[in-house]
Amino acid sequence: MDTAAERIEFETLLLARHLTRPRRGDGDLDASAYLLLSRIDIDGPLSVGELREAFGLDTSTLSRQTTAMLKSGLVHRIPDPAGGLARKFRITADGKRRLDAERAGNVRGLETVLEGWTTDDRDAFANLLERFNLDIERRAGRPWPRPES
Amino acid sequence: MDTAAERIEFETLLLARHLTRPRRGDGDLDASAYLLLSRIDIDGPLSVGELREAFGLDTSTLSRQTTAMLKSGLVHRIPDPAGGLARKFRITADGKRRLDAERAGNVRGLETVLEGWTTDDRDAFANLLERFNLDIERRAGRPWPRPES
DNA sequence: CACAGCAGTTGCACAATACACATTGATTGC
DNA sequence: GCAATCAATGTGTATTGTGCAACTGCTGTG
Repeated sequence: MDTAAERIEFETLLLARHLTRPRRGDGDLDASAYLLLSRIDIDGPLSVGELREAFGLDTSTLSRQTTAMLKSGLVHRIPDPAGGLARKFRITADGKRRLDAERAGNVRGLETVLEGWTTDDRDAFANLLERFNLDIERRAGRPWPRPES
Repeated sequence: MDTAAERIEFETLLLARHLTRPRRGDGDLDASAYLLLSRIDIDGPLSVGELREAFGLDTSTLSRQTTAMLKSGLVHRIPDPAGGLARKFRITADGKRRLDAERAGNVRGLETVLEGWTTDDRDAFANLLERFNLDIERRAGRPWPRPES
C-alpha cells in the first residue's frame, strides 16, 4: 500500500498547503492579480469571459478582480481588436514591470528551497511538474498556454 | 530566462489552482477535515494547540474545524494521556474508514491523470515532490511527518 | 422600432479565516 | 485551601474570496 500514486496524492495534499498558505503580502500583487496578469501576459488581451473560461471562476469574481486590476493600473480596457462586443484587458507597461518583479521575488524564494538541488534534479522536477499539469489540464479539458519555451 | 526555477515557479502556480479548485464535494469529507484527519491518523491524537502548530492556522479556526469533525463523528475528544490540561482528538474507527475511502477516491482520480506514466516516472515524481515539500518544510521550520515508509 | 441574446455588473449569501475577547480548568504562593 | 494566574480552548465579529441570481447595457434582427 505504498504506490507512487499514493505518495503523490499525499505530497500534493501538503504542497497545496505550502503553495496557498504563504501568500501573505509578499509583493504588491495579490494572488489573483498575479495569476490573471501572468495569463494575460502570455496570451495577450483577454475578456472577462475568456478569463472565466481559462480559470473556471465565476464571471462575477473575474469582473471584480479585473476591476481591481484596472484601478491599480495593472491593465487597461481595450475594445476587442477583432471587432467583438466584449472589452479586453491588456497588460500595461507598469503591470508588466510589477509582474516581472513579483515573479523574480518568487523565483528568489524558490531558489532558497532548491538550494541543495543539482541542475539535473531541478530540470527533472520542472519537466515532471509540467507534464503533471498538462495531464491534469488535458483531463479537465482546460489547457493552459506555456510561455514560448 | 528559462531556468528550471522559473519553470518550477510557473508550474507550481498552476498546480496550486488545480489542487485547490476541484475540491468540490468529491467525497463526504471537506478539505479541512481530510487534511486534519490525515495528520491525526499519522501522528496519533493531537490537541488544538498542536494542530495550530502543525498547520499554522489560528486556534479559533482549528477549534471550529475540530468541533465540526467531532459532530460528524470523525474524531472523539480524549484527555491528554500525558496528564496535560489540553484535550486531544483521536480518530474514530468511522473516521479512519472514511479517511481511507476519501484517499482511495483521490488516488483513483490521480491514476487517471497518471495514465500514460511509466512506473519510473511516477516514482521519480513522487521522490522529487517529497523532497520539494521537505525542503519547504525545513525552510519554514515546520516539518511534517510522513507515513511510515 | 421592439425584442432576443449575450457580456458584464451588482446585490446578496456563504465559507474559511484571523483577531480580540471570554471561558474554563489546573497550578501555585501564601 | 483559596485567590491569582496562566495555559488551552471557545465565541463574537470582521474580512476576503467566491458563487448564484437578478439586473444593465449593448448589438444585431425581424
